[in-house]
This record gives sequence, structure tokens and C-alpha cells, in this order.
Amino acid sequence: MFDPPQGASPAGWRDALNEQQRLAVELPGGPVLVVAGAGSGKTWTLACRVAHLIESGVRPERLLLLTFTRRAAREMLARAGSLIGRDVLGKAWGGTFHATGNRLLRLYGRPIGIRPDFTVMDQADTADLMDLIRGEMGLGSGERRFPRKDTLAAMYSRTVNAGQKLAGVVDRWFPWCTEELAGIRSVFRAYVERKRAQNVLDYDDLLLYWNALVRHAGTGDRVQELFEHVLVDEYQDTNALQADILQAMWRPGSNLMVVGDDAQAIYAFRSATVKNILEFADRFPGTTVVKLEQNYRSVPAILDASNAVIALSPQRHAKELWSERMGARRPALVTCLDETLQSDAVCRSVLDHREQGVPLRRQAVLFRAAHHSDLLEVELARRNIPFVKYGGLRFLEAAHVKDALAVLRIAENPFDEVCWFRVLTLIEGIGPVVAQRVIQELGVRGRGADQQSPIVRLRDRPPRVPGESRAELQRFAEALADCSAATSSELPVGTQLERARRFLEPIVNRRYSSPSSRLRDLEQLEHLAAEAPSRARFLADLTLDPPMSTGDLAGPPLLDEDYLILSTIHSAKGLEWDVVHLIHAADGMIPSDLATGHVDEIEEERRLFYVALTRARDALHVYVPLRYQRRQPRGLEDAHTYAQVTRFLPPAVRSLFDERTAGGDRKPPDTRVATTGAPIAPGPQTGRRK
DNA sequence: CATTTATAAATTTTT
DNA sequence: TTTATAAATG
Repeated sequence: MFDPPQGASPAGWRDALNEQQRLAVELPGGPVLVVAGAGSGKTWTLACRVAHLIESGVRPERLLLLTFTRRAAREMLARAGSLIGRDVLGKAWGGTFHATGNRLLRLYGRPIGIRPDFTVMDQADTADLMDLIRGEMGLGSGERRFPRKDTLAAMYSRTVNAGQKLAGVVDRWFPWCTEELAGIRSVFRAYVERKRAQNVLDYDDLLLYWNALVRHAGTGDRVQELFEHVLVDEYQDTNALQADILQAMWRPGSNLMVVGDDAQAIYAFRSATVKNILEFADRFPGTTVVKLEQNYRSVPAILDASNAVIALSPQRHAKELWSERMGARRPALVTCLDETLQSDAVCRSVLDHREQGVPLRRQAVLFRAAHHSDLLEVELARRNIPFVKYGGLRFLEAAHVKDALAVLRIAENPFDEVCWFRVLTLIEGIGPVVAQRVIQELGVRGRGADQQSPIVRLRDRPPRVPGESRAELQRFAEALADCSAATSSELPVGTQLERARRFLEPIVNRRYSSPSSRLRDLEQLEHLAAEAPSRARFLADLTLDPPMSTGDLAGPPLLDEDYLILSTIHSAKGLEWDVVHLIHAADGMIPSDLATGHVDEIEEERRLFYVALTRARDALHVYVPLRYQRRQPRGLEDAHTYAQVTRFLPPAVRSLFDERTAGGDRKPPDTRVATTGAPIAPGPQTGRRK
């Protein structure tokens, strides 16, 4: 994705741009919309734009580059730096909307009532706090079913990000909860209050308050004037609130460039709206529109198939991708009798390609949902094919990691009730009720600025708890006191984590399966923490830019190894591989059964399918298992259901594929063989609770 | 009365 | 693997 088109060198990068790209790179300013088709060198163009701006005298620190992940920003700035032989990386502002909001609010948030030492909650924390409040209010204990905590968090987030009223949100997205509207509303009210009181911001607040900050009468101008040029990548996946922020940051004469592709909008579930990119020109008067339609990635046959798929989308913004690449290999549609044969076919094809010179890491297997690769992972392990999985469970979501971080977060913010609750209930003999009482007695909810810290209170006057819990609570108190000691000369973050780990060790051993690997995870976390300048920075960076998996932390030894990429389609966004294997291209998988309610949802799935197809450079294999094992085959061994090829491949489109059947002449492989041989980076340990 | 343990049911995509 | 509910235990 970051490779320049053929023949580009640091010296002659301008010559490597096509006409449209050059136009986008060299436009003087004003509002610009770059509609960039898949594989049209969008990222490369943005990097060149940054290089061009700096060459023409813009100071790097006056540039703001908003991207979908921090990694994307980093790589783009590094690339720009290499083009002009200057260090842009440290000086320009780059990152996600959320990370940028975080930074701006810490620097300038005071006038709107934001203290610079706030902590950031992720979505799971939000859900936990909602759960806590729900419990206190006694909602959900009655006969009527109250929404689950994750549902509550999702509702809240949608009201904020889409800028819609709660009633409307519930009506449209959570119709089964309409009867509980009053209760939901009161939970949200308490939630907002609680966040305030505890000096905590959630993801949504980072955007919400950034918006408020720029619109603030006093400080707004100052923030606005920080940036001479604002560039936004993946604009099709921004939400209403983000568009509002950009509008607030913009004033006539200032420079805003957004880049995106409406055909690749796949984040509606996160409240993103294609309207942003479709209505950009209306919102920002004087917009220049540039279209990038030359595709540098795929061979024509793959492009033809992709174009045909997206052409069936009714809400589309006409765009025809073309390519100068040679090669006539058509994509393959491989029908498999069942999932096992699909795994088998993928493995064989992957090895075939490797024999023909395509290393594993230039190949990827893509799928709709994280668990769709489960069976394949077993087969890969059995055949000793190394792989790394993107998407799905992330390191930070592992319970033991959250436990360790909760200890640190209490040290950072002694009024963080969710973290107190989490750690206290880990202690043997302490359940929700005792934990609540302890929190009460320690004054975690008190929040008087001059009052004694709950941490000190816990150590000096330990609350009454069951006898069996006393010793462990004592150890907790000491660990906490050590971590939070002397704010002026804080212990190194790594040391604090080590302290937390020592406290947690017996708990991890007792509570979780495969405790040794979990404890290893915590040690890895310590290595990561060793580089952090401060605890606050470490915690914020971790929530805003989480390492994908334990693999990310494993360090350099893996870098020269070859491994296959497994990825959800969402996580594959913006990436490309020589060979792409798309599995489970059956109706019910993509589109997902859960997303066939509304037309909009189906269209989103179609774009998702399109994104998957357009990741491929040279070869594309689409697999469809015809028979699925039923989830819980009760008694009957061969209980299964039949699937159909995804509706996004009607006959006319299928004619652009070479069709074949996998494994027809072969016996299914013996799947009873024990699995041995671990993949290189199997992601977080997935041991179950004891 | 509170906590732990057992059992059952459901599980998209992610900053 | 997580989460809600029910039964068993302290």
C-alpha cells in the first residue's frame, strides 16, 4: 500500500505521479475532495501531498494528518520524510481522530472544563460502567429484560457519533428496547455524571469535547489556527460528529483535503456515514474534486470482476477503475463440499503459490467474521504452515491484561470506580456486594478535591472484609501504594507493572487456565511499558493504539520468518497482497445473517465483499462451502445445513470467474489427527476460565 | 445473605 | 469465551 508506482525514486517522485495524482498533490489549497478508487495509489498520493506542502514552505507542525489507524499516519509521514529527506514524523500531527482529540484536549481543554490528567476508557470500560450503574439502579433485575451492557454502550455511542436523539436511535437500531427507554435514559444521565466526577473520558468524549473546544468562543480560534493544512484519509468511514469537527476546524481560506472512496465504506456499524463524502462539496463551498481511477494494484481480470460486483450497488457514485497491468489470469470461484474441504483447498493453494515463488506473507486469507477462520487455523497448524491473524480478539481484551492495567489505572486515577470494582472482585471471597461497600468506604465516589486518596485509605484503614480475603486485600493495598508512591518521582512504568504482576500472580494461577502463558503476556506488557515516558502516556497510548495481538509484542525475531496472513475483511482495509483467498463466500456468511434486516446493511456487506476482492494483485480465489456443520448437532452426526453462493455473485458476475470444485476426487482429510505445531503468533492465549 | 460453582445459551465488523 | 441464571455452600 505504501509502495510507489513503478520507477519512483526519492529524487523523481513527482514524475511517478499520474495526471490526476499530480493534480491532487499540487493543488494550492482550499477544500479538496479526492475520490480515490481501490488501489489507485491514494496513500502514496497523500504522502506526496505532505512532501509537496513541506517543500513549498509549510512547517510540519502546522500539518494535521487524520488517518484511520495510527500506524497509517506513521507510515505515511515516514514516507513523506523519505521523499524530501527530512524528518516529518515527529513534528507533524498525525493519527486517528481519537488520538488527536486526546492530544488537543490535554493541551487546550481547560477552558471547557477538561483537566489535562484525564484517563481514557475504551468501549469495554464504558460497558462496565454502564453495568455498574444499571446494577445500582436496580434495573434489569425485574421481570422485564433490560438491554445488556454492551447494547447500552452501543446505543450511547451511536447517539453521540451520529448526533441523533436517543429515541430515534433506539427506534431504528434497537427496536426491541423501546419499552425501556426511560430506564436507558436515566442510566445514560448517571453515566455522563459519573464520568465527569471521575475525570474520565470515553472514546466518544474525545470527539465530543474536541468539537466543543473548537467551537468555544475563547479557545476555538487558537485551536483552529494551529493547522494550516488538514488532511483526512478514509473519509468515507467518518461519522457525523467527525464531519462536524472538520467543519468547525475549517474557515474560508483554510485548507482541508479529504480522501476516500464511497465504494469502500464499511464502518456504518460504528456510525460512519457515506453522506459525509457524498455531501462534502455542499458542506464546503468552493470544493475542488479530483478522481483517481487508475488502479495500480490488480490485473485486469480481477478488476473486471470487482467492478461488476460493485456496479450492482444502487447507491453508488459512478467510477470505473482501469489498469495498465498485464496478465489475464481470471479470478477463481472454488466450490467446496464442506468447510473441511475448503480449509484443505486453501492450504493446498497457498502451498502451490509458494512453490511458484510467492512467499506466504504476500498471501492472505480473508473472511467476514473473526471466527470464520477457526477451522482453517486448525488445518494450518496441522500442516505446520505458520500464520498471523489480524482482527478478532485483541491483546487488550484478554482478561488478565485488563486486570493488570486496572491496577495501574487506579494508581493513575484513584477515583476510577470501574477499575476498583474489577480488581476487588478478583480477590477471593469478595463479590459485587462487598466490592461496592469497600468502594463506598474508601470514598472512591466521594471526589472531594482535598480528601484523602482512596489508595492511602485502603492501606491505613483497611475496610472490613471476610477473613479469607484479608491477606490478599492487604497485598493489593501494598502493590497499589507502591505504584502510586511519590507523584514527583514516579516509578518506571515497567516496574509498576511488575509490581502489579506480582500481586496478580496467585490470582491468575487460581482463576484462569493456562496461567503460565498469561503471566508471560504480562511480562511482555512490561517490555512494552519500559519504553513509555510516563504511566499516563502509557495508558492513553495503549487504549488509543492497542497492539493487535501478542504477536505485535513478540519483537524482531519473527520479522525474517515467513508467515501467511489471516485477516477479517475490516482489518484488511487499505492493504494488498499478491494472492488473496476469500473464504466463506456463502449467503449467511457474507452478507452476514445478522446484517440482512435493512437494505443499507446489505449494501454495506456488498461493499465489504468488494473491499475483499480489491485487495488482490495477481491472483484471487473465492471459496464457497456448500454444506455447513450445524452448530450443535444433537445426536445426529451428520446434521448440516446447505448454503448458497453469496448473492453478490449472481450468474452474470460469476461468468467473470473460472469455476471449479475442490476435493471432488479426493477423500476428505482425516481431521481427527491431533493438532500440533503452533503458529508463529497465535494471538492472545485463548485459554478458558477454570 | 453473599459468594462460589454449575449449567445453559449466544457470540460481526473496531477507534 | 462470555454472560445470565440457578443451585450449592459458607
